[in-house]
Amino acid sequence: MEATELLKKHNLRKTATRTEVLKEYLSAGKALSHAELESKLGEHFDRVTLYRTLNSFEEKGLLHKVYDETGTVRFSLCSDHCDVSSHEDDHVHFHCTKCGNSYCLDLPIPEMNLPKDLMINDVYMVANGICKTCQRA
Amino acid sequence: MEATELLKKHNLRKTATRTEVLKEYLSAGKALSHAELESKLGEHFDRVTLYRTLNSFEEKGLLHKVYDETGTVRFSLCSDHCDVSSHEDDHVHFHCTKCGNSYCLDLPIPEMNLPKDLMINDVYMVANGICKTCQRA
DNA sequence: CATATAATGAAACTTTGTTGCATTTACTTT
DNA sequence: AAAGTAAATGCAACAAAGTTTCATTATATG
Repeated sequence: MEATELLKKHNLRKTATRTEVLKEYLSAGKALSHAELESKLGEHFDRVTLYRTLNSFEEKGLLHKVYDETGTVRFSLCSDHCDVSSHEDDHVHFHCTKCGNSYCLDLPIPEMNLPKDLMINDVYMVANGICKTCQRA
Repeated sequence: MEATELLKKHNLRKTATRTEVLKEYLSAGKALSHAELESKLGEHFDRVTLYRTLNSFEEKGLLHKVYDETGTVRFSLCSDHCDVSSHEDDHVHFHCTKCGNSYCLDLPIPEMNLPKDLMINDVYMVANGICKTCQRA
């Protein structure tokens, strides 16, 4: 789906920043952090606006958080059926400890028997290792 | 095991900061972040020393990282058999999205078929939800 | 096209984490 | 037990990451 269409679908006003940011995610094929976005988009966009853009994208179900042991929070495109009321980003993530990149894997999170006294909303899972590219290098 | 004993076992010099920090972890029963430690220990210990303490504890296999969607990195006590050469912290974690606390669960990480072209070192898993205490409140 | 509402940009600030260096402390060896 | 060495500490300065406030500008809707 295209940027403009995606924004409308999620009830977000179309602005220059949002369109550009969304395009980055649509073409990236991996999770992007605030810092990465900032360096990709150069000086054209305000730091603070970028933070706010990411937050509203997450809130509205366009992006979901991808995090790892470094404490860096990245974001990645959600699947079509995510929206404000339900994020269903129930797939495994991969984090390369060499290049630091993170990707969504097309792999569902396995079932488990979690303690009954905990109210579970969602489960997050990352496999840490070395990606294809870094294995060659 | 006691603080002094644990330090010796992991080839760490016994210092006031390390002993105190270890005691906190031994009694906490949950993961603690740098900020939490700082407020628990008051002004007695240097911020930087605390960072360095946590890092060396992790490196030596005394603590392992516990992280969540907020980007806060916490640490939690490792089991007995962890050391410099092998961390085997292969259990599921729980993160309460209300109070922000994180705990280790006594639950192994389920097996999966990960893509063969990725070199996997370890898998991290967090269940997000509301803890027992916060459910009552 | 006027208007209400939302998004932006800029400045200031807070929090979090790191680096370099001089001083102090812990452990080893004698 | 004293000396020597290697490691840990404390401090200052810095760097990075994230937040808040508020005035200005832009978007979408009637």
